[in-house]
Amino acid sequence: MYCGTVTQQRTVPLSRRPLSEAGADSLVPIFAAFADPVRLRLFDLVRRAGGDGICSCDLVEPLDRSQPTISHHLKVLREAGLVESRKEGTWVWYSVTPGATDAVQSFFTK
Amino acid sequence: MYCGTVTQQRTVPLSRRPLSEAGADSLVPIFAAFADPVRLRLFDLVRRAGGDGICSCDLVEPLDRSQPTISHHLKVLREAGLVESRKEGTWVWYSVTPGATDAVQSFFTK
DNA sequence: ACAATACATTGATAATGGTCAATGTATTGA
DNA sequence: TCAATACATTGACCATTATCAATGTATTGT
Repeated sequence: MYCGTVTQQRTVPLSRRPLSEAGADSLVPIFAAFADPVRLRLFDLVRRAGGDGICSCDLVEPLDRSQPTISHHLKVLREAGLVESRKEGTWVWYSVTPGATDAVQSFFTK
Repeated sequence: MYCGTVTQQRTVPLSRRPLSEAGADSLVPIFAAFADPVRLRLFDLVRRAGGDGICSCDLVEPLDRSQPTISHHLKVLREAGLVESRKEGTWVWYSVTPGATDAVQSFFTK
């Protein structure tokens, strides 16, 4: 299936200018957030939960880590801008930040 | 522009089963390799060089790091399967491993 | 007010990682 | 053979990080 107009370019076009130091520095926290198996699976679980999100209390058991450890990893994901948290009574609901991975994805496709 | 047949699904369909521990462990080295500004820019420089690759000697100056440091980072990228090296006389040419980032990209789109 | 629950923070420990000087190993050219 | 170049490896140092026990802070239900 073909649906665009193409003149002449590489399959994966690269942007003209090399990745700057600042550009790299902005991507590193996101890659670093994903560079841990617990956080990778945490993000996956949150992503699967969809719009309403998932309660923090349901993330401890499936990952077989202590509550403080999960709390720490969720903080890293939050500070990297990958997930958002919403407090509801005693519980905290986590959901994926919309467009959170756009920057990383465009690093691979631009 | 619209060019596919869609019945009913999310914009970005998720695979059915949660990310396993093994699945996460296989992705972590790749994310970890990108979780450093020097390696990110190294990979970008190698990627821009195209098919023939780029000589290691041309990677030290633009990144403002010592030769051993660059050598170390190239090793990390190599062991993560992101770049390949080809020796030619005194020089070593680095190029991007074909399909190197497929696994990471599908983590975001599946 | 009190006990129980959910979550965050602190402090400590062990492991990992980025960096460079020094050194080692090929390879090239004279 | 010798000097120069390109690259890798070693060893050391310092910073960061993953983990958990203990503790702190809200919130809920009784």
